[in-house]
Amino acid sequence: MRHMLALKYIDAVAKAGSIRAAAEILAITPSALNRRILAVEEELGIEIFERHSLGVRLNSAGELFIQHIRSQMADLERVRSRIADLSGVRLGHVRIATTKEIGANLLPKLVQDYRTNFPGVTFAIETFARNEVERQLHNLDADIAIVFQPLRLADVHTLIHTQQEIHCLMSTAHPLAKRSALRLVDCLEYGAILPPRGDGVRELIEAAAVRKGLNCVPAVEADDATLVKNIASLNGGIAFSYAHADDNQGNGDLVRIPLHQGEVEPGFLFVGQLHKRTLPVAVSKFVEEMRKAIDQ
Amino acid sequence: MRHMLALKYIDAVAKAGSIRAAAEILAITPSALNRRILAVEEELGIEIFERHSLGVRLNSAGELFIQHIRSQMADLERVRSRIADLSGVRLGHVRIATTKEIGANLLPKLVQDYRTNFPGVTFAIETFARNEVERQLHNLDADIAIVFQPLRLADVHTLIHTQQEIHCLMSTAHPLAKRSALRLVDCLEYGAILPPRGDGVRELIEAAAVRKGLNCVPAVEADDATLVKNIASLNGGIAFSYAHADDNQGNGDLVRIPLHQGEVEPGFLFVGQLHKRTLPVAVSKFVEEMRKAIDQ
DNA sequence: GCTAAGTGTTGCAAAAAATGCAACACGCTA
DNA sequence: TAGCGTGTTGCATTTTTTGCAACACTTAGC
Repeated sequence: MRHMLALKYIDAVAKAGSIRAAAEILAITPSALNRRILAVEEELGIEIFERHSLGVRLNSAGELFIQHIRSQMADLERVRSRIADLSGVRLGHVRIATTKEIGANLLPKLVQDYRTNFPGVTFAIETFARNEVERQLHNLDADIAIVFQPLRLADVHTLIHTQQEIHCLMSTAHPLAKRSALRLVDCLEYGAILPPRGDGVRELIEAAAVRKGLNCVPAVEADDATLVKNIASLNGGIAFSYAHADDNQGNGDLVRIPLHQGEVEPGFLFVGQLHKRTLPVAVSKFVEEMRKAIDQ
Repeated sequence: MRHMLALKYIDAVAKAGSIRAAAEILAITPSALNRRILAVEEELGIEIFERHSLGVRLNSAGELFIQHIRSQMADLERVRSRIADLSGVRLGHVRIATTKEIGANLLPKLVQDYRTNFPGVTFAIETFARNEVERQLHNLDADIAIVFQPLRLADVHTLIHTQQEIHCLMSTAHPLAKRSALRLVDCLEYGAILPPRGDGVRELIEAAAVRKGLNCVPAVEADDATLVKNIASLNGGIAFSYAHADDNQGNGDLVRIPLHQGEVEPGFLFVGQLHKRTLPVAVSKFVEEMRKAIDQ
């Protein structure tokens, strides 16, 4: 490491106890080595070696300075080792910009699974209104964006584009709980628990209801995922969520049933990055794992 | 600090978020600055900055490296501050080679007094046989040597050369305790507490006894200073010590009385250093303080 | 006391590294 | 599309580092 050459030289002289002996080891001339030491002593404004006929010896200032040198060398090795880890997958930081619904329903499980395998990787997940998400990429404040509508900005490159079916979530005691697939008309009849207008799931359900001529009035309108699940498990109605949403909340009172094919159009999940940017290893790996999980 | 220039450059770029802006601040060309960054990145084997049209930004590796840089810069400032303290008296280390008797009897009080004023100064006191003490100077393992015989080696320079009278130490209840000065014959009659043969004080007492035709047989022969004092305070006899020996042991049962002028020849204390060696500031100051204490 | 061998240090020339100048490449905005 | 801001590169110049040869000092042996 050229930038630490002077420090490396001083360490070698301290160890050898002689400028000439150290110069042999370092394969440079004693003259050059002596000058480097004199230069650092001049920078520090004090001598760090006592000169004797049989060699040199660190003085008190030199003892302090050598500690600093060795500490810096050790710290640099540690940093280099951690930097090498970044080139692998063991260490890293993943910054995600997404919408509230995805943040609440889809990401927790994915992130948890990933961190089980790579505990050295940290995540920052920030939620925004849909039209703000891509701007985070542009501003370099996020590594990837995850949304339900197609990515629009010209400098955003799509990494993942996949369907997301809508599933029903209800109490095991619900009359429809034993069916293998449901119809939207039945769900609305027994009372639907829907997220607020503007939510992707709400839009898909409403579009299907219009298409089928059904009156889509929610029995309960709730945003918070935990609240939604608690209401459903108390047999308060049928909630809707994405096929890959997190349902590992230790909630054994809930059952998940798909709608019949074609009942509700699926949503599309998009994952994107800033065009031409090379993603850190950990981010790339996370995207890869996300794709696998979603493809199952 | 030239030897940390590359690190200083990287810190400036990270702060400015732009190579050109940082070059302005550093008063060098963007070209030179860019090359220094590229050089360090090559040394590390990984990029530490992401390049964008609006400037640069640290990547994960860069975040790790900048922490290292800032930590080392802070540490260097700390070390420089401590080095500056060495040029004053506040900080330092004093290495003393001496004999056992001086180590036990003379130095504790001197060192304690000095450290009361300069608590940042540390001491290493090592005791040797008389003929080994000066070799420690020669080997650079001690800053000063303190002995009772003249310094002999050609490369040892005498710093202090002073007489050390012998005083008597006894219980306040001793029959001779009220006298202002004592005679050796009386001391021997009441029982003398002497150190082992070979000790400087023992030799001076025995020489005087021979000169006066007195039979010098110790009532008690003891080496340990604390033991000697305890025996004396229990009225077990009269002990002898140097005028400047440490008697601040909270021992109010003891009184110190000088011998009559000429009763016992005084000892001579010598303090020396290696010829032509510049002593660290703290060592010089300690010698100065020692001289003052002894001259009183 | 002198010589040889070992040490650190210095004058000066040569080599290497750092820097500046000018231009290029790229992205963004009006 | 042109202009502006950014980072980067070829090449010349400057600065720093290094090597060569000699000097200065100390120590040990004769």
